[in-house]
Amino acid sequence: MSDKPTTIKEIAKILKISVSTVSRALNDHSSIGLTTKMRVKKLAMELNYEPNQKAIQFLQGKSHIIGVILPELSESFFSTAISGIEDVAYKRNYTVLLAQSHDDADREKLLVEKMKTQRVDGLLVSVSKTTSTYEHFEVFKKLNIPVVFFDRIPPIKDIHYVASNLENGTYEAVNFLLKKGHRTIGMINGPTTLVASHERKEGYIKAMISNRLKFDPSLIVSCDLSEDGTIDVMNTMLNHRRKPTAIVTFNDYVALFAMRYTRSLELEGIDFVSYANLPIINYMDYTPIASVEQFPYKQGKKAADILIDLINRPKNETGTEQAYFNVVVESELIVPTPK
Amino acid sequence: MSDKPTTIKEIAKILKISVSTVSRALNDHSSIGLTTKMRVKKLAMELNYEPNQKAIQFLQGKSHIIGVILPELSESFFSTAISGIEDVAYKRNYTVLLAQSHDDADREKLLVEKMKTQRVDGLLVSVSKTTSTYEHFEVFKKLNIPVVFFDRIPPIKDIHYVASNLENGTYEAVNFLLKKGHRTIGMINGPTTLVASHERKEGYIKAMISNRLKFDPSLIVSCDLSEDGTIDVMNTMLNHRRKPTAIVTFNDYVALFAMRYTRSLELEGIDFVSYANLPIINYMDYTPIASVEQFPYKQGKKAADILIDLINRPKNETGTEQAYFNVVVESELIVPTPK
DNA sequence: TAATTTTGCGCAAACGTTTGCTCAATGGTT
DNA sequence: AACCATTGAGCAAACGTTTGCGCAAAATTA
Repeated sequence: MSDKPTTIKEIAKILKISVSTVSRALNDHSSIGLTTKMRVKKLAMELNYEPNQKAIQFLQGKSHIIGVILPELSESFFSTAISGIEDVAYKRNYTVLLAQSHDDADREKLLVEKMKTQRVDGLLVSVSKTTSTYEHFEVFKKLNIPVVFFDRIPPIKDIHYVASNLENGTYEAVNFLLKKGHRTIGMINGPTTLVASHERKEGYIKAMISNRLKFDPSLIVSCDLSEDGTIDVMNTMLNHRRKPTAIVTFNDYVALFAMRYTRSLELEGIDFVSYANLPIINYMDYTPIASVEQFPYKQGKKAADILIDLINRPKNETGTEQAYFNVVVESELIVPTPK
Repeated sequence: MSDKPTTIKEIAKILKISVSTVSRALNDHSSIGLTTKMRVKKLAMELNYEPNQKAIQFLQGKSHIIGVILPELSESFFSTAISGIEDVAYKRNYTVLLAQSHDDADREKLLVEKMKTQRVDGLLVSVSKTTSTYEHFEVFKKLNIPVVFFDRIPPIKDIHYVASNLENGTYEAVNFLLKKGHRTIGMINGPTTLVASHERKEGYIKAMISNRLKFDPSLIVSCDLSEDGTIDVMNTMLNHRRKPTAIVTFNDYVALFAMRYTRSLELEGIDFVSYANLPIINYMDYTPIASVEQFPYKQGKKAADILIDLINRPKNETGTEQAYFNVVVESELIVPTPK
């Protein structure tokens, strides 16, 4: 039927009124009479009129699109986070342009370029593991396009970000194990370069101290998070003069490796606590007895909200100091209630 | 520094030439002299000129954005598929507007609306489980925006789609079990309403027949795919007069439930074959001995390629019959090589 | 040298919508 | 009767870019 979509012009012509009147009528402008409004709206309906967004975007310089760059959707943290982002975007009438860096810094850089040429209204980024320079984000500042980082945030100043703090959750985790009677608690931590490793360690220490226990640094070992690496550090743990009766692992994968290994040695009775990464964990035979939750959905939501706020904030008066949003989502220990 | 982005006009003014010359120079049009081209490009560089995509999109009526609506990113099938989609889009200079229906038909309908108002150049859809009407996709036909369905395709005529055929893979799976010496092979199938269930059954039957074995329909049971449902049908299986020595399950979750149940009964020696859904399966203690792979990445890739081809096909001459792409990606049995 | 082709560039329209300004007609107030 | 405020609607510019057409100057041919 209709080859080309209806335009405002056609409506104007049919009704023998001007385009501006039609435009105002459709937008419920106060200076248009009720009868005219009705006539316009009725015809618009009949002709299946849809405003040409491309024209509007062009005119107003807004796309109502936010770009999202993250490492890997197959990591459940991110696929959950994107749901939070998407839901907020949806509610606030934005749409989500998605791209994965696959933890490749070069690809990330290209994606940032693409987002720029698409002229997204704002950008949400969780940086790739291999990213070490951050100049490619500078352009956005010049273009006055806000960028909000989440979860994996770059170690630089003057950025907006939302991230989780694992100290709290880890504190609760260790505390929980202590309350359960454990006195020798091991921790399989990640590479010391990661902020996340540091936070875990701090939480651990804090818990020990607040329980008036001595902190034994040799009970915290770092690990490359591979299966072989996990087995190595498990051996270290198990041969420790104080063999741990409970272990906090860096993530669910490590927990799985470690638990499998202890079972293969027919060791029983070591309690594991991990960090929530894998949804599948609920379906498994052997699982950690508790998990530190990082609330990816909430993080995504928060980050998107901040970004859209930034997009819509009143034009920053020149001279005024820019304020940066730095939001920390606290982690929390979740102990499954046995059914 | 630069408050507003540089435009082609400014370049023209500075160089005292017309905007059309600048435009053509930047696009390497043949009718512009080399020296002029160089001058323009040099200045464009210096001024950090970026073409205003919104203007171009508006002018050409193309957004170079494809919409993708799928049920759940946290299902690994989809998060893998989107990678395929994204990679193709990336290569062919499109970007991906993403939205999840969360298997809610109403939400899906709204998302389709949104994609329409955003005027995507094309739409890729895997329909939600609860979707039962399909009129909301009709609008796109009128707007001449191509729609390609993938994996979960609606049971209607005259659509483009990419889907996998599980018959082949199932045939191979059953054949594999027969070659291993099994003679009584059970199948935990899904609801009979699903096309996928039908394909599995056909593959099963085909394998039996081609091995000159009698097909016993009572060895195929359908299941609601929940854990309780799985246990129910497992009981049926195990009490069958011919107790199966191998079982083909509808998906990895069902396989996990079933395997856990047999272990709880301290039954040994039943071989399981499943369909590849869960990446985590590789990390587990007890896994199916083989898997039917559905190649989500490939499916996503193919679907995106078809969509973009459709977007760029020459205008369909009126009167010419429309051709529909119906692509089937064959499934395949993967037997892990033990290390 | 005159006629013709090629080369290089400018003019202006077009895309669909919004919006500041203008202006006529109406109604109400002195 | 003269004046002012209000209401309702139109004119035209603007957003940045592409592109068909036209036209002059330069290069080629006869």
